[in-house]
Amino acid sequence: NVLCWLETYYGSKWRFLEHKGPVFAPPYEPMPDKVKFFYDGKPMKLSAPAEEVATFFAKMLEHEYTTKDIFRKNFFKDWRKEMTPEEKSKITDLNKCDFSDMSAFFKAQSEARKQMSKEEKQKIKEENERILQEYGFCIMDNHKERIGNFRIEPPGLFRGRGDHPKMGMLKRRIRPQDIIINCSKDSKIPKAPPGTKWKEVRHDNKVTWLVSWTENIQGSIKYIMLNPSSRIKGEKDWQKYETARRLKKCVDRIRNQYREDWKSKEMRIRQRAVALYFIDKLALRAGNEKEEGETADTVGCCSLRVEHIKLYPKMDDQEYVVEFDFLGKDSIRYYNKIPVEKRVFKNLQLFLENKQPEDDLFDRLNTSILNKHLQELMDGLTAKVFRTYNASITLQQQLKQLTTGDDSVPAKILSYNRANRAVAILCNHQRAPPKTFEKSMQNLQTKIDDKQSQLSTARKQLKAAKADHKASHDEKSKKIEEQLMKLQMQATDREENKQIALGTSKLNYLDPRISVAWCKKYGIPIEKIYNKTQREKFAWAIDMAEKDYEF
DNA sequence: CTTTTGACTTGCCGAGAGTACG
DNA sequence: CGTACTCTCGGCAAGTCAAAAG
Repeated sequence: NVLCWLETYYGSKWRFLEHKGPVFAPPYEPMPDKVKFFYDGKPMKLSAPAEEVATFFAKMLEHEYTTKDIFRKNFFKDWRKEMTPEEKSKITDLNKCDFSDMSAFFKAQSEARKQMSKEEKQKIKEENERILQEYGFCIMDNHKERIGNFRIEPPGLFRGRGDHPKMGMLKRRIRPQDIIINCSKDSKIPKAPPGTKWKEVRHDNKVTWLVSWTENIQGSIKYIMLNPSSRIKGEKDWQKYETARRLKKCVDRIRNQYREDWKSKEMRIRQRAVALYFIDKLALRAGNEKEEGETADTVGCCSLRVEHIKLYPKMDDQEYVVEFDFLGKDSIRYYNKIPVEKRVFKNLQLFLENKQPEDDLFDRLNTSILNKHLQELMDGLTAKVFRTYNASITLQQQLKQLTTGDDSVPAKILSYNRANRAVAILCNHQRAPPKTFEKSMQNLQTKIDDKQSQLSTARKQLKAAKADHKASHDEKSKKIEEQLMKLQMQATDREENKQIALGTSKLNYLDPRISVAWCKKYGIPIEKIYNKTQREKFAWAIDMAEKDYEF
């Protein structure tokens, strides 16, 4: 409609926005006097600010990273900033600090929480529900919408992922004077807590956030935004998949183009073309440059270094094999050996010439150059669209290949999960094997064994009673067979999923309409594929996709 | 042009809610 | 009815990418 078009055209995201502002972290509660901190073996009463920071460390004492040098160094430096001059002069060595009493106190506290009576737990639940009702919703353009994260992050010690140079630094407490509120001029402006003021109240309908503040570790801005079920997020999500579908229409042209570019006279074009080939074929991320020393050393495609690939002209029975080994987003290792076209291989050899291991593989390329090129190839095309496109097309193709019409429902679910798994592997979505994995596999096996003996018992009974109650016993063993089958499917699924995380691709890369269509086509209840939150997020797709939808 | 900032998506993990089980 | 396991959901870090600033 015209209004919608106008909004898009002028970049406004809403006309009316009203909300109650954020919920702050609860204030610090000082330790009871009986809980001691010891320095150099002697008890020492800390000032409230120093004590608070000490409790952050105490709460993490069990974790391995409190033993790491960088963590301890960063923590100690920031902790000292919170100390009084006296404390500062006395506490000079972290190794002489004993937090164990504090740690034990917190452990007991959390134990006590678990042991609370049903009534007490209910009371807490009700209070949370009340806060949710009050602060968890906003009005955006005539609709009541759920807010994603309406609570401000509490203070604590920063723990980045991987080898983060800033691990252990103090993440400071956010106060009202740090907060920027964004809402309509004509809405009820949220009130700052008594005696405080917001940093700023603005009325910017070119953005979707309701609240923002600047975080002190990286100096980046944090936002409070709407829940994925909201109109504004849903439309954006839908747009994303439509862009990926447009790529589907011209991907052949683009592939031919970059294959041509492998032969270009210009180095920058050949580098661009090889990088794009990796992004397309291997679903690598773009790989922005990162400031050294500010974050963990991770890379994506454009930021790959010489040390991250190895070339093998021959490997076993394959030619022109490239071995990738690097840390990607969240310091997750990407390891892959793939045979490539001879031209790609020759190009890579050329890119490596006269370089040190720590030099950039693509020295004439960055994400900005790449995305500008992509934009010229297709409106709205960027590196990440390839991930979305390849993920979704893989799911669709795998579902077609793996689903058998007359399979049972559990068998079809297994097929679905396998298709999903193919995507997760492509996108390198890994997880640490669950701590209880072996145990849980064992439990499942026990259930299978039980079921199997149940089945043989039932079959014996059937034989014995063949003459009279044939029908009912036959039905009984059939039911047990089904249950057994279901358990076996579950076991296979779980085993195959040991180190693979399906959630990320399901939530971010797979056009939900593919899954909805598949469910409709094979009569699978959508609940088997999407849980409640996911159904809320994908409501738009559940509404619109028919059984013949094609990505 | 390069660098920085801002807004938004993507990603893994752990706490605790929910559920099955003895 | 408590315990043990599973699953969901939120937390928040870490990416992408465009636009503004220098």
